[in-house]
Amino acid sequence: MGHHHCCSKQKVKRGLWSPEEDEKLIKHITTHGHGCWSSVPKLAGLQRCGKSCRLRWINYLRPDLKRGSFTEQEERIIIDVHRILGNRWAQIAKHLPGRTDNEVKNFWNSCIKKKLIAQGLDPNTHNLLSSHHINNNNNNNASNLSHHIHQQTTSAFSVTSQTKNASIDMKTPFVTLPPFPPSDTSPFIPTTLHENSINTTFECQNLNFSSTVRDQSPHSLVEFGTQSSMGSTVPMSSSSLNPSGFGMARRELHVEY
DNA sequence: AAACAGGGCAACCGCATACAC
DNA sequence: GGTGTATGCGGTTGCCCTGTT
Repeated sequence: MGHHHCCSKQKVKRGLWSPEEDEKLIKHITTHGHGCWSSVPKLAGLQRCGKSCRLRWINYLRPDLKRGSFTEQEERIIIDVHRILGNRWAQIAKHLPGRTDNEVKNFWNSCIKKKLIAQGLDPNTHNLLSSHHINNNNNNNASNLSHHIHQQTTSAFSVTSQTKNASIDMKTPFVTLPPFPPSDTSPFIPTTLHENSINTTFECQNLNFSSTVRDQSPHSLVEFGTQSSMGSTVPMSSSSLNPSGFGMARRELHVEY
């Protein structure tokens, strides 16, 4: 296996971090800031590569991290944002102050995924699994839940093949969402829908979305955006669509305040 | 008590993108 | 515009802990 550019010239330690290493990194960053990550190991007196230091700081040592198990509300936010963005963990984590992309990803893979499957939902698409899958993965509650699931999967953001393309403006940032309603009431059930050839607007119970339609064949282009409470536009992401409706191609996130 | 299996999580790897020159 | 380096991100791996046999 190859090594990073930043650690190719030096012998670097790998594996778990010791408390001493943590202390060195914390001390260095709190006094000097991280600056250029590739120079951090040397300056901090660590035999790690810069990438490893960065990861350790972001995922574990940062003082603003909220540790401990995820709350139900956080779980709902993850599920709802994942339904829109797919496996874009960094984007999802931005809606959960104090949580990291790695944490969200691990939580998804270890817990949420299983819960969704047990509810008869495909964790990738958030659509109903085939009865075959449901039978295999769940014993009792799949049928009980099917009505609820149908409601949940009636997402305002599913873009069908007929929809040429859409850019979605979120008029309310997720971080300022009011508490989610009880789980039997999906926040994403569209209450109104206006559509013409140029714009499609979805207004949800908690979120307002508008989409702009542009032809980007062969794949539709979906741009997500949100508007901060200050009123400035915050484009969130854009991505070409795959058949599941999630963005596959990575695009840069531009944030303007 | 020991062996084994499974799950959770920290860390690593490789790729994409940004940025500087 | 081309090249090299740094950073960010998502997928994956592997270790450690806990529960089960």
